[in-house]
Amino acid sequence: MPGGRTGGGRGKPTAGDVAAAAGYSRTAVSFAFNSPDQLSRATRERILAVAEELGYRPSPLARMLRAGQTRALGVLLPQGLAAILRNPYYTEFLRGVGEVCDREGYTLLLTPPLRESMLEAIPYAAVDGFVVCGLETDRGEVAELARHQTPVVLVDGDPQSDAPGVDVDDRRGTREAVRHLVGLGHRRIAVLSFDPGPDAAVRGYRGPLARRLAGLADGLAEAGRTMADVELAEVPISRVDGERTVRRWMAGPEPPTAILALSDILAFGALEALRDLGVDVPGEVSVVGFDDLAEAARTRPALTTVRQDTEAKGRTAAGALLAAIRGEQQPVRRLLPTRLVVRASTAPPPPPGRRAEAAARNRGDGPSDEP
Amino acid sequence: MPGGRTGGGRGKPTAGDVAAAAGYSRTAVSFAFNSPDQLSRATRERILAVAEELGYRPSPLARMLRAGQTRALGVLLPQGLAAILRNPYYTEFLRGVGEVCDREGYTLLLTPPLRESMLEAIPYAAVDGFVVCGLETDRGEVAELARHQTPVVLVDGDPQSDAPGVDVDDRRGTREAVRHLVGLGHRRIAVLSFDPGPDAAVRGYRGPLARRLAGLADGLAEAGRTMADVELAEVPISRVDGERTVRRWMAGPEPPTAILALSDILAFGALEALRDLGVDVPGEVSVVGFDDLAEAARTRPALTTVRQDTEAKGRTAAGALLAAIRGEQQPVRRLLPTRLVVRASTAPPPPPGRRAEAAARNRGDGPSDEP
DNA sequence: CTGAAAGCGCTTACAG
DNA sequence: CTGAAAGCGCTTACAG
Repeated sequence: MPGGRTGGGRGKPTAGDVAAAAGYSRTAVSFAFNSPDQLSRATRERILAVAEELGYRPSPLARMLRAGQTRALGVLLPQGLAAILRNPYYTEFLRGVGEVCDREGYTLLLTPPLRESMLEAIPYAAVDGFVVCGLETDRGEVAELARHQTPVVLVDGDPQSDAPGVDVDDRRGTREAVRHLVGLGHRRIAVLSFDPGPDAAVRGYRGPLARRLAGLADGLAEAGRTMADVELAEVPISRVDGERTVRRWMAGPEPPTAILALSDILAFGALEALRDLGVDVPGEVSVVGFDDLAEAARTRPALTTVRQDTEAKGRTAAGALLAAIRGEQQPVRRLLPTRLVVRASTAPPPPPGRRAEAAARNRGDGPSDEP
Repeated sequence: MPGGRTGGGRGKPTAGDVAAAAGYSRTAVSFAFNSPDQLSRATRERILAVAEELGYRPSPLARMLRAGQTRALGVLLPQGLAAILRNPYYTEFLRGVGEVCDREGYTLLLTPPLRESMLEAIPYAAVDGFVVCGLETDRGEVAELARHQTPVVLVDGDPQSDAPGVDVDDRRGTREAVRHLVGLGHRRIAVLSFDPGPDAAVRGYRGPLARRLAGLADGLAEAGRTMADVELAEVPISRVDGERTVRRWMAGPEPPTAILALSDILAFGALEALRDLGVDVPGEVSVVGFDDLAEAARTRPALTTVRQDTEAKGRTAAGALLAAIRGEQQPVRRLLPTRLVVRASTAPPPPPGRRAEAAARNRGDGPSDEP
């Protein structure tokens, strides 16, 4: 490192350096910054001038250690930062958290997993508490988390956990979506589901996915059907994966008349595939999403989807965390509502004749977006 | 606060508490966590067990203070968190920063202004350095920033600053956009510009806006025209503001045949207004944006726009910051390229006859999106 | 109005 | 393999 870090010269100046240079004690330096009225004006100004000249700033770290608080809220994320910031769901969620931070004067620390583990990242985060997103692993982890004395609020977690948390009624929302489709007369429904966590095989589905799948089963049961009656694909949550899967379905022998996507992003991909294929939505195929991201109202046709107020979820979680930090203990589990928003992407299935015709036409490949 | 914080019992346990409970020194406790091979297996396991039982975790703050680093990158933002996270430009930018954080194992601290001031927020952020976004105020602030010993990289700043920074060639990009429009034959061009900072009146335009405006002037000059020949509106960067302004223009006596938006978000609003009004794009009116946000490729018609690689900007800024933190001093100013991406929203203006016709028709009001 | 001292919680040479 | 001691940089009673 160039310039070394010898005794009095290089390196960040400390309160001691300023005190020495100005001819006062470190106490005085501290007062100049924190309790101006403890000092004579002349003294304070002299100190501040010297501090300015030396480029001195009280170390935030030392201050925080002393104060016992950071005025930062942490968000423990289930994926890398780049992936999170590519996902509009998280952008909306973080916006809700951000509103609370803005109002309360907190900063926001985004903490991705360390060595694949969300929990390992904790010791590297200087925050007053964590909003923990989508921790879908063993309950043991949650319990461990709760025991460490840092306040936490769980979001999109496991329903059976006892830690304070915020979730939405995924199950009810999905059930309503299925009802809507069944009510319109659809019988060939395909479900665009998303990848469960890595250990789903061992532990079964968890969190929101488990609840959405339960809602799907509920809705089918009401119509006297089962999961065996629907085609279901599990793909990563991305536009292209939604698109690709729908293309495959539409090229198959018996394409669906309705597509239920368990995430709007997947639904956007579906819409794109159908448009490229020249399939009329909702005339030939209906599409339903989940989340009601901002874009859902702007697609053509506008997307019918299950609305959850993601921003409110973030706001609620951050609010609960702040309450916990302040010791206004209220370790509640909140369940925010969902509701089906019917827009323009759903309609009754086409009559059988027209359907066969369309299927034949759809053997070809649509053009891709860019030249 | 419930439960008080008496001597040995309540409150977060420290290494001392664990040492006492386990019957070892604090050194041993520290070794158990940081240098496992310094301890006999039995000792280490005993200590870890006690720590687990007490819910002890080494304090991140104390560790950071000791280590002299936080392994966190700060982003100093010009607006509140909620506003930032509503702006896709920042989402893309932060994604670039996030990629570097992911790769290097850093966390990301989002720091909004404190009491209206970006600089005031600095002492409350425990980070190893800052990416400073859109600091458009007095150069004095930048100089002050640079003097404090924290590494910084300026983004979207003032061109004349001497601090290390990353910017894009806004001027050239805008010039090309104007050229494109003029080349197509447009003479009635309206410019959707955005709000300058609060003190623009005193200090003149700064940063990217100044450069884009300069590029606009360049382009017009090439065609033998001046700023006086274009209609220009300054509005906040939001869809609705873009929409509203374009509606007003289209209802006027001589609506433009081309709209140049200095930000894609404004262009999206413009496109919405025109669709609602039943105005054909690009048949009747051409639209050009700036930024090339992801959505620009997905609008109908797809947006012609000046591309800047915002994600790369974030990546470059974070990379430069990291280099500065590591003392690989390279206080360079980088200028990333821009380039016009011609898509489907631009075409020659309609012949005069058709234009008058359209203008008459556009007196009415289009329907709004939601019922 | 100002200074010496303790302590926030940790880590790491250093000596045993 | 383990302990006593110093120090990261700050703030705040406490005494003058």
